[in-house]
Amino acid sequence: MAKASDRDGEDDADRHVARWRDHWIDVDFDDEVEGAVVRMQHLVRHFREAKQRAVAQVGLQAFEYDTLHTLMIRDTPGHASPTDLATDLGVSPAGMTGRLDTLEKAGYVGRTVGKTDRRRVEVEITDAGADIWRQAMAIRGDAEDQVVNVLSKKEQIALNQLLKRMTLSVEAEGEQDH
Amino acid sequence: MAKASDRDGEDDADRHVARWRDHWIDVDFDDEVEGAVVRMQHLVRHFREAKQRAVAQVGLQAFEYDTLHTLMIRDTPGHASPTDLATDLGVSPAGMTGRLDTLEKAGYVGRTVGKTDRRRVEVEITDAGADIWRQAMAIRGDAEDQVVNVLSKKEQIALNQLLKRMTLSVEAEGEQDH
DNA sequence: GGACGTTACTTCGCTAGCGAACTATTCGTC
DNA sequence: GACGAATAGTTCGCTAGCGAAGTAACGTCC
Repeated sequence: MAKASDRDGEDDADRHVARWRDHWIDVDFDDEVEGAVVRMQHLVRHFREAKQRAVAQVGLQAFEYDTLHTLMIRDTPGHASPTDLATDLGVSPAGMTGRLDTLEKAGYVGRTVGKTDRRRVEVEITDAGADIWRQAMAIRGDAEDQVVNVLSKKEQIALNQLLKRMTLSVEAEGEQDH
Repeated sequence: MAKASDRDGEDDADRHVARWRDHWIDVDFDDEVEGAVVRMQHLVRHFREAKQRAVAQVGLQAFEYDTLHTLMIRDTPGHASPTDLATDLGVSPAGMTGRLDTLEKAGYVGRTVGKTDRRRVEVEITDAGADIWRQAMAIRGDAEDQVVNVLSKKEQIALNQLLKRMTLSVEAEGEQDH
């Protein structure tokens, strides 16, 4: 039943780390590293599930919302090429075609061939698409606020500084091999 | 006030937040909350991709490794019921059946019906399964170390304290509605 | 100015996973 | 002890996504 509440101070990650350490005394194992990774995974999973429930309220699936969202927050809001969206979203070109098929059929985006270069496709959001995205936006993010606001503003800033050091190292690393 | 973007350059999250803020001045929007969420998402995605590459070296897919791993680090290492594994891994019962089919066919786990309750199925790891899991373990986690060890031990502890406050709130919340 | 490589997207075959219906076993109640 | 409810797992139909091959348009170099 009440797992976290009766033994207060322990979260799933603590238990995870404890179990793991028991069986792997011989291997290089770092409690803090593993704890941080597991906790971030749990939090992200929570956010993903919360968002899924939220956008479902307006009749969108997670991947539809993600696509519309990525389409809207870019430098040219509401306009993009499939390739750009695919790289931003981290899906394959083939997957992007599928997503756009769904969104186009639902009437949330339109596809037009580029005039100068006819290989290119211009994805453009429709009024209906912008509308439902706005609706989803309005109810989305509450779960995130609720969790992150457990921390004070000061702590949030500290957290972001720590996280950012790591993301910067990841991004720098990713650029080496290209 | 020291925003995350002030000192050491911008990361993707900063750019993400900046773009979003531009188009959503009218909606309740919190830079620090959004930044933290996006950064954790990026890091988790990086870990997932890194692990995928790592376990592929021993010929495992991510979901196979995850399943073996969850099977091994539990209180009764190497033994579990499909339902337990499914809840731990966050997959549906049907999905679990599929995973176990794959692992069983590969010879990494065995399935036996419970003696006292014949509805139950006892999943047990095989020698081959334990073996390949150990191999995967050995090369796994390097990417995580590499990223998290950008921070000092002290910072890692601070990070974990912050993350833990959030995971505890998530876990407490999740138990209310059950 | 035509052959050849490149670019941008789509189609195809396949896989993992979900939700819902189904099967088999056990528990509870009278 | 028998019948209905509950539980554990599997089967089935379907969807999103991947990788590889395919198609169409553009660029280039001789």
